[in-house]
Amino acid sequence: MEKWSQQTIESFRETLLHWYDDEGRKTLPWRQNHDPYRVMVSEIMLQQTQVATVIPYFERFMQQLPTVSALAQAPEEVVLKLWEGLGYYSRARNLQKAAQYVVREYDGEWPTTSKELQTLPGVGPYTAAAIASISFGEVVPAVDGNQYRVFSRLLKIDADIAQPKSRQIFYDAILPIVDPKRPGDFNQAIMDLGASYMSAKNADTQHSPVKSFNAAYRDGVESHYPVKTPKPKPVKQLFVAHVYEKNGALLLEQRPETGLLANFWTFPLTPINSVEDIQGNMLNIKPVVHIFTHRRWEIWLVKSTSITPDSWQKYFNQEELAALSLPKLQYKLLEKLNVSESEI
DNA sequence: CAACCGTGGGG
DNA sequence: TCCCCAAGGTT
Repeated sequence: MEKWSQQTIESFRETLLHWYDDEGRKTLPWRQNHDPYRVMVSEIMLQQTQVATVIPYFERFMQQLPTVSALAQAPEEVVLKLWEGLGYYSRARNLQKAAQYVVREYDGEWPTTSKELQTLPGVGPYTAAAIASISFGEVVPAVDGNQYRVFSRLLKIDADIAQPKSRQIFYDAILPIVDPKRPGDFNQAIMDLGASYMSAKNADTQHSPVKSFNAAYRDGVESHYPVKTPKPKPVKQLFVAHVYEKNGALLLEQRPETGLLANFWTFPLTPINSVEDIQGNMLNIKPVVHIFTHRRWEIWLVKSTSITPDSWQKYFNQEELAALSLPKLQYKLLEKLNVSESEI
């Protein structure tokens, strides 16, 4: 691992922030001001989610729920409808809990340190550091995927970024480099660098503003960084989705309050061992395939005769269905159902 | 700590 | 088609 002198550190800060002032992404909607509420909403949305995906969600969200107290008071269905399609839905539920916590425990007066911010639900070490540095000027690195990638290359850090214990190694290496006068801008500049000249794919190191600080590039081993052990492939699972229709209404089932797609409504899903189990009753020639981070679901639609709903099941007419927040998976199933019915 | 938790995009 | 990636957190 490279060790920078104080002079190199100061030179790096100057180069980085000069580039950021010149070419940073100033027009991102969450950069209009440093309101901690705006910053928190954007940071939570941006967890494991691309900037281009987040922008329209962020704008809609801030328009509907412009303040922390508005979010705290909103019905959860409203929050989930605004989050619909973004995924990792515990983020939305935790975000609202965090807003309620700020309003109740801090009387709407935000905690200003990363240590305090980390006590908010859904706010971990990265998000707390991002809010604290951007909104309150705390000198901490916001160690995310960008900082892993950028500094593993600049400093030739060999720690495996897939391992939790590596976070501390990066934190310790980056902390002395963070600009004490502009910590928020420093963190955001690394993000912009990580999204452009030092991105995961199509990196353009030759033209990077910090090329001269890049030890991995200097040594011709840039492709080696960051070191990351691959994740296992998603496990394949087969299901039948039962379509019960009564007077134009469809039967949905609410999923358990923990686990995948917790509390969301879907067609009743039954695991099967093979397609043979449904004896050619499926509505389509191909299943709906839906891939989660660790699961690959292949779902066969089967038309069934209507039943009396259990306590966790309910018939929804067209209007009621539209008002619900549904996971993408359920929309795929509904779409496939429409296609099969139009073929009849 | 390892496993879990969504979805979309690009090579 | 398949694989990896994307401003991580919780249990």
